[in-house]
Amino acid sequence: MDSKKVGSMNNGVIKKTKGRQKMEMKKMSNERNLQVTFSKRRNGVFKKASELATLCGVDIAVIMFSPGNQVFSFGSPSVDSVIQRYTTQGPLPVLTHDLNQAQSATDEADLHAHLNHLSHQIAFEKKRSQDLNHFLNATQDHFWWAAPIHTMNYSQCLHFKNMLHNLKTYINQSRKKFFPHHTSTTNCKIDPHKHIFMHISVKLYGYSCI
Amino acid sequence: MDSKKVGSMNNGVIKKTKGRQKMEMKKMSNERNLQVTFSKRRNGVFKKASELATLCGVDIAVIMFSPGNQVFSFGSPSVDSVIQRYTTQGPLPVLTHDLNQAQSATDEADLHAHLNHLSHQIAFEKKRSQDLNHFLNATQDHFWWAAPIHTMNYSQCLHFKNMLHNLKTYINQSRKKFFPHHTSTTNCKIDPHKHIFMHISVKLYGYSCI
DNA sequence: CATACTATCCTTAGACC
DNA sequence: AGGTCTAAGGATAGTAT
Repeated sequence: MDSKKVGSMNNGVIKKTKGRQKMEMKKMSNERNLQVTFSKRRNGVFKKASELATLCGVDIAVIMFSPGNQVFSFGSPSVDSVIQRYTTQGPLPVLTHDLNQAQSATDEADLHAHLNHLSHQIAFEKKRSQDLNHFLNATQDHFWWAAPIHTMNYSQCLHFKNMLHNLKTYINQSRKKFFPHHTSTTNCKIDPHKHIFMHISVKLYGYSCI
Repeated sequence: MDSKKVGSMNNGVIKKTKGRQKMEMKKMSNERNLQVTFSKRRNGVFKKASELATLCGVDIAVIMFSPGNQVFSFGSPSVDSVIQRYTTQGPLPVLTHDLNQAQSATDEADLHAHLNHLSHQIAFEKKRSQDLNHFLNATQDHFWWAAPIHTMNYSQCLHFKNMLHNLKTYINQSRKKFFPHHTSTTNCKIDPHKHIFMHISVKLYGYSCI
C-alpha cells in the first residue's frame, strides 16, 4: 500500500522527510553514520573508478584503508599492475592533489583523537580475531571462499560472484526440475554492469545435499 | 537576459537542449568527447576520494594512467604512503601496527600473537585462492565450478557439494550468531562482521546434488 | 552491518566560450 | 586545455527495517 512510503504521510499529516543535506566537509562525528557513509561512498568511489576505466579506457587503481584498518581496493586491469607501472615510470610529481590538506595540522586534540581511534581499532581487531578463530575452529577443511567475505579481495569476490551466479542458475534449474509447482522464486540479485564490485545476496531457506 | 540560455530558443523554435544522457558503459568512440569526459570524471573521482578521506578519515590512494599514458594521482595522506602500506600489509587483511602507548602491553602482545597466528592461516587460504586465480587467468575462462553443473565430472561434483555444504554450515553459523532468536530459516545473512565487501543472499528452496 | 526509500544535492554530457 | 550553462541522471544523508 501507499502507506509504506516513509515519511510521506503520518497520521494524515505530511511529515518532513530527511532528504540529503549539504555535507560538511569534516570527519563525521557520529560513528554509526560514519560507518554507513563509508560503506556507501566506498562503493561510490569504486563505481566511479570503474566507469572511468570503462568509458575512457584508462588504467586505474584505488586503494583505501578503512578506519578499521582494513584494506579495500579496486584496479583496472588490476591494482598490482597499476602500482607497478606507477612505481616504475611515474612517481613523477605530475599531479598530486592536496584538497584535504587543511586539516593536516596535527595538534594535541588530533593526537588524542588518534589514540582514541587506535584503541577502537584494537577492540575491532580483537573482536575480529575472535570471529576468525571461531570460524577456523568450526571449519577445519573449509575453502577460501567460505572465509568471511571481508577477507576477500576483488578478484576473489569476482570469483565468488561467478560462483553464486552459476549457483543461482543451477538452483533455478533444479527447482523447476524437482519442484515444478513450487511458486517461490529464488532471489539472487546480481547487478551485471553497474556495481561491478558487486553486492550479491543469497538466502538459504532450505537446503539439502545428498 | 534570458536569451543567453543556450539552446533554449533558436529562431523562435524551441530547440532540444542537450542535457545529460544516460551513459552507455563502454569506451566512448568520439575522441574529443572522451578527452573532455576523462578530464571531468578524473576530477570527479579525485573529489570523491578526497571527500571520503575527509569524511571518514580513511587513507586512500588513486592512481590512473590516461589514454595518453600520463599519470594522475591523488593520495591521502600521500600516494606513496598508501602504496607502501598496501604492498606491506595490503594483501593481508588483518595485521595491526604497533602502538606507542603501553597502556595494556599484555593484552597487546597477546592480541598481536593471536593475530599473527591467524594471519598465517589466512595467508594460507590466500595462497590457495591465488593459485586458483592464476590458473584461471591463464585459461582466461570461467572457473570449473562456475561451469554448468552437467559439465562437471564426479570429483568436481563432490568438490562442489562440499563447497555448498560448507557454505550452508557457515551461513547457519552466522545466522545463529547474529540472529539467535530468529526461529525461522529466513534471512540467513552472511554477516560475520563489518566491512563486508559484498553481501550475499541466495534462496535455496530445493537443491539436490548428485 | 547491509539495504530500501525518498528528498535533495551533486555530477556531468553536450554544446559553446 | 580550461570554464560556463542546462537539464537529466546519479549519488547519498538520514531513517527505518
